[in-house]
Amino acid sequence: MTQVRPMRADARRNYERLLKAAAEAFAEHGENASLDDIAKRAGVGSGTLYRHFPTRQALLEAAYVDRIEALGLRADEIARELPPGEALIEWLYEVCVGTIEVRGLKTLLGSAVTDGSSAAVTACGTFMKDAAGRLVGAAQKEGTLRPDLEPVDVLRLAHGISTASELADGRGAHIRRYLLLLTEGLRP
Amino acid sequence: MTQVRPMRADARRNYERLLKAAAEAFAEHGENASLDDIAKRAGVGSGTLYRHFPTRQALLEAAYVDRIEALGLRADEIARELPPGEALIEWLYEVCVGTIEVRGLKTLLGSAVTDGSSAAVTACGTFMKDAAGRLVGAAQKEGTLRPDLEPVDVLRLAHGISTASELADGRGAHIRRYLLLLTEGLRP
DNA sequence: ACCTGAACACCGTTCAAGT
DNA sequence: ACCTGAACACCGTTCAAGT
Repeated sequence: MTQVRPMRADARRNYERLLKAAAEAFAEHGENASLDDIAKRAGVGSGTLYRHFPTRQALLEAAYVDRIEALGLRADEIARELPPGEALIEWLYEVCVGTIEVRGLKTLLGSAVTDGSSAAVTACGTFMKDAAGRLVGAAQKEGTLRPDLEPVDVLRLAHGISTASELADGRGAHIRRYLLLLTEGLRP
Repeated sequence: MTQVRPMRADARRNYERLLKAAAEAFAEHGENASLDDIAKRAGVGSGTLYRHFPTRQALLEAAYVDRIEALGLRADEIARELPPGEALIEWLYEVCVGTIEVRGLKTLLGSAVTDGSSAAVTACGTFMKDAAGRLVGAAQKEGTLRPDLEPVDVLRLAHGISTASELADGRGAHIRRYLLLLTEGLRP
């Protein structure tokens, strides 16, 4: 994850400026914010952006890797506060809220749990699958979760719930409702 | 739905050429196919495309309105073949398959069930909600579906299942599995 | 009434020249 | 080693001129 060789001082400075500018731009204009605009905000040439982040995905991941890590930590925090089954649901709720609130985070998480996703997002994909795996394992041990569920399935379904909730107003109440429907099933 | 005043012969010809070219281009390059390319394929000026279809959404809807209608008809066909609860699931499966196979159809159906969607897609939104409503109503009457479910909820959840399945390989087996998890719930 | 296509604005990407 | 920004290609959208 960390650099093999330390960056030159000006390179490191530009890298950080780009990250800050990218986070701002993504927040303002969504995940399709103009890369040229991001370079301008950061006060660097467009070529410099490409040097540091060869693809938009790479920039997206770098801009949100800390949010991913925060979500991973939340999994264990929640696990200490609630019984396994409830903990998983609560964590999925927070994942959904996060991916809806922070534009771009959803795309990143989506490609992270995509079958055959690129190596660039494998790192945060593994991180999320591990976090989900701990909650899934505990709930299955407790007997409140289907034993045939893989962590990646749960993450994909949460992504789907986010999408469905966004079609409604995307607010917490709808996320809770659709998550409940998923956990309890559509039968009466 | 139909034109108030008949189009001039050349206008009608261009309209149909544009629709054919759009369907081809969307099939080849996805929902973001170049509008300029579509105009070129159709052998018309780009201004003509904008005259007939002021927005990309409008073109998308026009190109796939027949597919939407086919899905609506399938709802009633399936209702004659299967008991209500199974019919709904089978129909949702076909909706998911269709939205994954035909790129652009998913976007269209998504915006059709979006809260506060534009008037342009209200027509096919109403059509789909009516079709879903008939299956939902029958299943609720039968007692195999939660009584608090609205047709639009079911359509949004199906959209979410499509998204989740696409993150896997997007093939039928995954759609069936994720639909089953939704209907039966995540509990053992 | 409708069509054409040039013109404009904007964006992504590359790369020669510079430090 | 890294940065700059001009240059190129491409796309969406508008609109004056044409039929």
